[in-house]
Amino acid sequence: MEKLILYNTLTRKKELFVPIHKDHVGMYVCGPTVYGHAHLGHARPAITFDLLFRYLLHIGYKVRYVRNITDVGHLVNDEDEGEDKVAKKAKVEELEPMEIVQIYTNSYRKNMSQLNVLPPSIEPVASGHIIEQIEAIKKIIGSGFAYEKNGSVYFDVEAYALKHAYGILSGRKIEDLYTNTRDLDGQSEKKSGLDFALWKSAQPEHIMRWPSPWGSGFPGWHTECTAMSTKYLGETFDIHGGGLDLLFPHHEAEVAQGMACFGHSTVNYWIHNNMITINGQKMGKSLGNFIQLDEFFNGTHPLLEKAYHPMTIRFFILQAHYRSPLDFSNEALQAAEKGFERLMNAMALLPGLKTATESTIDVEKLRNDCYEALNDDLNSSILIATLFDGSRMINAVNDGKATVTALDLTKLQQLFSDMVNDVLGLKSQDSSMNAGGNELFGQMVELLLSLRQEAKMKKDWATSDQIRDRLIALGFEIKDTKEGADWKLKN
RNA sequence: GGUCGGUUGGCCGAGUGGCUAGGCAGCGGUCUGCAAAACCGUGUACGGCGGUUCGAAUCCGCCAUCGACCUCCA
Repeated sequence: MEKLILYNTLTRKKELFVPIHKDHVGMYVCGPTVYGHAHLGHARPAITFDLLFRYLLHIGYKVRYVRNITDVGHLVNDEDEGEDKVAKKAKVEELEPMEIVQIYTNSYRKNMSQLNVLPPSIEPVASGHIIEQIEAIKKIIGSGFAYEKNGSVYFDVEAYALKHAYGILSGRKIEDLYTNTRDLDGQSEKKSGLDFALWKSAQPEHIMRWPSPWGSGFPGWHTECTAMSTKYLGETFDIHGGGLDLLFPHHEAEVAQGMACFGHSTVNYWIHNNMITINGQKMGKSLGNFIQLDEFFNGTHPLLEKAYHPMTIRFFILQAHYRSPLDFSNEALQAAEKGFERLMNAMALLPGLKTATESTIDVEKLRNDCYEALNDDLNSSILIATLFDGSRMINAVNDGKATVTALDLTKLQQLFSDMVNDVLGLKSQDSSMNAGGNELFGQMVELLLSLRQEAKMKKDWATSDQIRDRLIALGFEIKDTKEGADWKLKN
């Protein structure tokens, strides 16, 4: 088994990954709150942990990957008087909250599939685990770290901090938290501004409500992840992932809740992806500067110069290391698009390469470099650079400037298939036929191109150029190769 | 204000105490009837000022600058 090193936010160090159970990995990642379409920011954690999931599978682990859907309990901010995000959206769109949840869950899954993100092993929803959350809250109350007030239950951070370290994950000191939150605290029912809700009493008009020992209400946002992760992965599991923006308070609360429920920590490796920025600022719903994934795919957002294929988005994200911020721009995206094409072009040459009795290229070193990059905290950036080195080798063999043995070629093909398709999850962009999926349409274009070929044979350049230029004017891309002309629709 | 993290060539983006990251663009070339596409070649950059060192962009200090987080029923 490969020696995988991962950066653990908890220790702020790169650590050798050792799972609790040999050959098995349990991984939990915070999924979306489904009250709107997924945007570019959502793609980053999804792709980051998809890469981790894929690599763990590739090196032989059996992985149980749990990614939740938050459909209740995530409150909007102060300005909206703490409405539930889903409930608020439901009001705006005049739909049942569960219709909102369904619409955006479907949309999210569609986008993830377009990005070639593998579905997780289990995708639990918060509203489907109310009983588990109530049980968890009871345990926390039993351990003395929560209190009930007017039908709501709050986590008692002060009481907890007397026995455990509150803030170990996010690196916050509790004294600092006090000075920073005190003035926000009015005549709240909370004992302290640091306390967070485990269960909220519901107002009569609130639709999403469930009975509980403390009255009718709904769970707090942080509770679902503790309840669902430990339900499916056990009281202690290997990996918990999510965006860096969730580090505090969400994940810190999870650490405390887990400790309060079980008396020990529940997560061994905390892994966080960095944010995608737009003009240097975090892209997010709360800032209103986000671009939806669908808008990227069809090019409709005013900030976009053109439509971008899902694989371009995926490649763009994978070209940066997951712990670095990544800045969006049309220029960067188009560079990614070109680079990705270059990689795919080289890969397409592999099956047709001629073999020789000797290799002048070092496939073994290339292979080692790939694994070294992945093992070093999933350095997809280095991996991709290494694959570009491989592309140059492939092109050199294709041009007759280098040679490869049959055995090495098999290894090289395997390596590219493993790294590009399986681990990075990249696949060739659908070509020509995708323009409506109409076979007849494709045949008509082929017909025109064969007429052009005939004209070329007769050196009738006027006709052949006219066919080419008019097709280009209609939005086609025509590429002449040794085997004939290729075409596709420009996007 | 507090905590943490950035600042790399025209753009994106890795990495490192001394050895070419990579991609895109640009430039030059190969191929081609022309073009496009493709392929090949090409750039010695690391915010500023000090310090440590034989040697720093990489370590330390200060400064500048940018960003993330600092929670809900307020």
